[in-house]
Amino acid sequence: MSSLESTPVPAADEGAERSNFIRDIIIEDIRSGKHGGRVQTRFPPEPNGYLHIGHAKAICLDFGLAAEFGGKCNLRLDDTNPSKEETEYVEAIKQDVQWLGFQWDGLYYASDYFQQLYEWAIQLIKAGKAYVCDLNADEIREYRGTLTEPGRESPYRYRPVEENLDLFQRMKAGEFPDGSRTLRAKIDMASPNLNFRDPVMYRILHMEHHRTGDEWCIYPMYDYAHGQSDSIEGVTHSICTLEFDNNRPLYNWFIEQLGIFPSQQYEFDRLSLTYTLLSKRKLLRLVQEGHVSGWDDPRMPTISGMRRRGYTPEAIRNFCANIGVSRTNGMTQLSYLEHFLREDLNRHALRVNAVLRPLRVVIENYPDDLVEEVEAVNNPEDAAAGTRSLPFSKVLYIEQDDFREDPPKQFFRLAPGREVRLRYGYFITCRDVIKDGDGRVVELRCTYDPETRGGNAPDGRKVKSTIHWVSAAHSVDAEVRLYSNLFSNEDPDDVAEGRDFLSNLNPESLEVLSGCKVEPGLREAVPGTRYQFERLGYFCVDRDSEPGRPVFNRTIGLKDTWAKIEQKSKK
RNA sequence: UGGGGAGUCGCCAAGCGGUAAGGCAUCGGCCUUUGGAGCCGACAUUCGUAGGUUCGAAUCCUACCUCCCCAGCCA
Repeated sequence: MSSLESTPVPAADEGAERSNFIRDIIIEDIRSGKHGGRVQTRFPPEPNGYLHIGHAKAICLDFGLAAEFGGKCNLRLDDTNPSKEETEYVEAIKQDVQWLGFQWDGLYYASDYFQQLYEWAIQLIKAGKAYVCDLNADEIREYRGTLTEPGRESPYRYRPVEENLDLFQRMKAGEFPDGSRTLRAKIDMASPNLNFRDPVMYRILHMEHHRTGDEWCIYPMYDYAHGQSDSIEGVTHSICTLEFDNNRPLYNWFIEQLGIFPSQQYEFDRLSLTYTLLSKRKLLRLVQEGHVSGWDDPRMPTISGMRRRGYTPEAIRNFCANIGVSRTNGMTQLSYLEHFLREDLNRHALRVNAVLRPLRVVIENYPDDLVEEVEAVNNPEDAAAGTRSLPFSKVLYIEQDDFREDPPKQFFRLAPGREVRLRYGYFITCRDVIKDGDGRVVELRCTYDPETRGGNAPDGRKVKSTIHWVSAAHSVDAEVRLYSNLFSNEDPDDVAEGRDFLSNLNPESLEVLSGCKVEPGLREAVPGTRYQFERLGYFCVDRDSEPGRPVFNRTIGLKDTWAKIEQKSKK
């Protein structure tokens, strides 16, 4: 399983699609012959940051619905604000969408439409529907009124058309400084919907744009650009998140005034996940202030971070297909995402042996120089994955956690005098415990039963536990990075008065282990490959690996019944 | 407070006038050469609250309560 592959999205007819209200609307529109039965959507990210799991939900919806109904879905970068947008983000967005398994029909930019948008603005000015306003930002806010009081009309609201035309052209020509004027739609300063109180259509920004360079110094606002961009492309179902509900009337207003193709907007609830922050602004802060190593830090909820962590596109897609699409503001539990991760990894990840915290075991009655090969199953969930052989010898490493000198009730693993099975190896019995000067257990002296090769006793006796191991002489040293939630609070934004989300950062979200011992086949592990370390969890080879010295990221642990029992007994 | 959205099990979510799907989590049991996986079982007399209409209401009506969004020249 390489992380570089882009797995294909299953065909739409594979099983019953889970329905949702937007899908129902589309089915009804097709039935009634709206737009000739044509379905077109679009995924319109602003290239001002990396895509995250919340975007994945939108991507699955936008591309998924188009695919299911034989329609098109464009990727459109909503680049109307040069102060925040960069090419780096554009490239990352494209890569992430494809990695998730989707391919856009058209690749467009809102900036492709700047000229058309400009001409339409002139049309609206001529129709008396837009005017150049000289109020500054503070004044515009004052004139807008409040939630309960109507606004006041700008003193420039009734400028003659000719003067508006002249001023707007000069705005475009660069005659005025940033912030000195705006072009506004002339709608209704008393509207209960604040978006209708003469919204700004264009602002002056003398700034280099990542695609248009210095061609423009006036840039359209979201409300003026988005609906028309949809319309130009022929988008039939423009799907966005709930907070744009208030913008829909304005979206429709521009389209109606211009008399262009009537794209329609539908809103769904944005994803919220426990222990996770999904605000690009805040994620940017984590990156810029160095709380994480970058946008693809494996603790980040970004697509690139999850990819590096070891998530699969299938797991993310399955999650998105199952969380549902509604209009309720909920909080999905992280454990639900993790369920789909484990489900996919369990089916596909190859099993290997790795010891994170090694404890030396010497098998006293095993020949000094003998090395046997034992056969191990690569994936019990998939017979086609085959088997491999593992070297077995006198000196091994086992997990420190798999031995207790004074075993508590229900602890079935190794303890003095107790016999356990080494997976695919032999039964061993602990005969002696060797400690260092500080009383720490540093080595176990054991004996093995030669009759139990492969893991079964001919006399039929049973052991309560099977543990994993690695042959000391053949093992490879590795670094393993253990991750846990980036935030210790279920809601990272739930903070004490005067504090911000950074105060909820989990100081133990990253633990780096070195001197881990992995089986020999992992010596040249390929970055991006995902494995299950038996009895421990799923791990993904990090790009920091070097030949002979692999680095693994723990994607997620296996469900741990013993840990649960231990937790309970502590309470 | 004006406007807009939303309230069904701990979480997500079906349901759209005929008597509460499913998944996650949780708890039991079986099975097991991963305390993994798998399998079996338990888990809302009740749908924000209070009234009303109806033979019958989560679904219709009324009022109230709670939460989210909007006062960027961000998207």
